[in-house]
Amino acid sequence: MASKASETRWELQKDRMLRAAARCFNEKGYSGTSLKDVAKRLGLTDAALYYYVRNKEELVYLCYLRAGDVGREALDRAIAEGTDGLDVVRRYLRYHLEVMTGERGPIAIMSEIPSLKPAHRDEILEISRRHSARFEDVLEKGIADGSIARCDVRMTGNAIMGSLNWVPKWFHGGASVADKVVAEFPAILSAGLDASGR
Amino acid sequence: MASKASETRWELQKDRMLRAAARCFNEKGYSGTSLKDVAKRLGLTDAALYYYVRNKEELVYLCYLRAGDVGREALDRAIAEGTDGLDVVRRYLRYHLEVMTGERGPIAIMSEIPSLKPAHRDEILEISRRHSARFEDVLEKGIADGSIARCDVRMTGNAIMGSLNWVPKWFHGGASVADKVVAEFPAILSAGLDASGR
DNA sequence: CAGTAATTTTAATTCGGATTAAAATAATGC
DNA sequence: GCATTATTTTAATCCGAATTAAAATTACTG
Repeated sequence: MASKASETRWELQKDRMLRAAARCFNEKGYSGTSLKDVAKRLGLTDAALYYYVRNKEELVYLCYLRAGDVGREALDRAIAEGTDGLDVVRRYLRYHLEVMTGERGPIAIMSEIPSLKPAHRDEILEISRRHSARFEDVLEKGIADGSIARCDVRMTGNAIMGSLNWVPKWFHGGASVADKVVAEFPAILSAGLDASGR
Repeated sequence: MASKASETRWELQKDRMLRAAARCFNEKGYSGTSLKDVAKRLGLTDAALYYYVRNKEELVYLCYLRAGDVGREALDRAIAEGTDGLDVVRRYLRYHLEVMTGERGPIAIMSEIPSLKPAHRDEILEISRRHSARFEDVLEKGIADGSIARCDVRMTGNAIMGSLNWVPKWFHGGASVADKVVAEFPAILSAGLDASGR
């Protein structure tokens, strides 16, 4: 491997690029964003992106990989810190939303998984499935420990994840809105789960 | 206007086309579906689609218009039939999901609004905003009539709509799954709203 | 059945954005 | 400052999917 110093600059630029790409894809749609659009946002020329990525497909793939990482990390942290199932759910939502609406954002909406090349598509789908499975697991545990009311965990998971996945569709920056999202969403999405008061 | 008979055949075919397009867009992604893909599903040739639509942009536009109609009709019916705010919400969710997962489906996910031409984009956005506003109105009314617990209606609306909008992303047919979605989702998404038991 | 309109196909053409290659510039180590 | 490597640009090229035009087929109508 090359020296860490040389990797650093490259990795930093690449990361900027992925964030720029995610923002473009979310705001202008996939087909509506050309590599030139992404490059322009970085003060670069479209051809320069090829120094960081093989092609546009790989750019999308990396955006989705990044989105996957963010979700997994949020869930990891929530599971590590949460006291019971319901608490884990609420923490997960908060942590994930903090990243989505914060500095490290935006996170790409996974609208174009099918147009990834097979190997990439399968990998992203696998990551996505694993994440859902882990979340459903948290729901199960919550039901077992009595913090979460009995429910269909598969459908409940779908409902909550859908809501979360859609956030980048309407949230386009603004610190005050971000605060509101982080403050309100976890409660809204977990209100139906609470086993107390039933 | 032309005779209703001649319109009928054309309209029927066009409607088939829109449903085929919606399915393609949802399953293969926007950039992943060519007009040939849509045509193939209809047993036609790509060029034949131009008899029904000016270009691909218009095809997308019409899919979104259709999605808007379906949502509006579901909400209309729910408002007409519901007894109080919470009841309207539940009915709306059920009616909308019935169509999304039923015969008239699938409904296109609005992932590519930004790549519509300005006039179309503005129209779809307006429809979308109006729908959200009407839904938030229902929430307000529900809070006023005591059926819905006090909440941030904007964020609650975003949360519920997001969840709903995401359904076509993971639901790809199957009558038994459709039944389950229709049976479970309204309760899941409205569980947090219920003012009783607080 | 003849004639006309509706619908679809065949066979090009077009076009914009992705991609590539080579050259230019900027950064780094010595 | 010099040589080497890293990064970006300029200037083509490429390619596939959208689109078009004309011809062929199919469906109606009287």
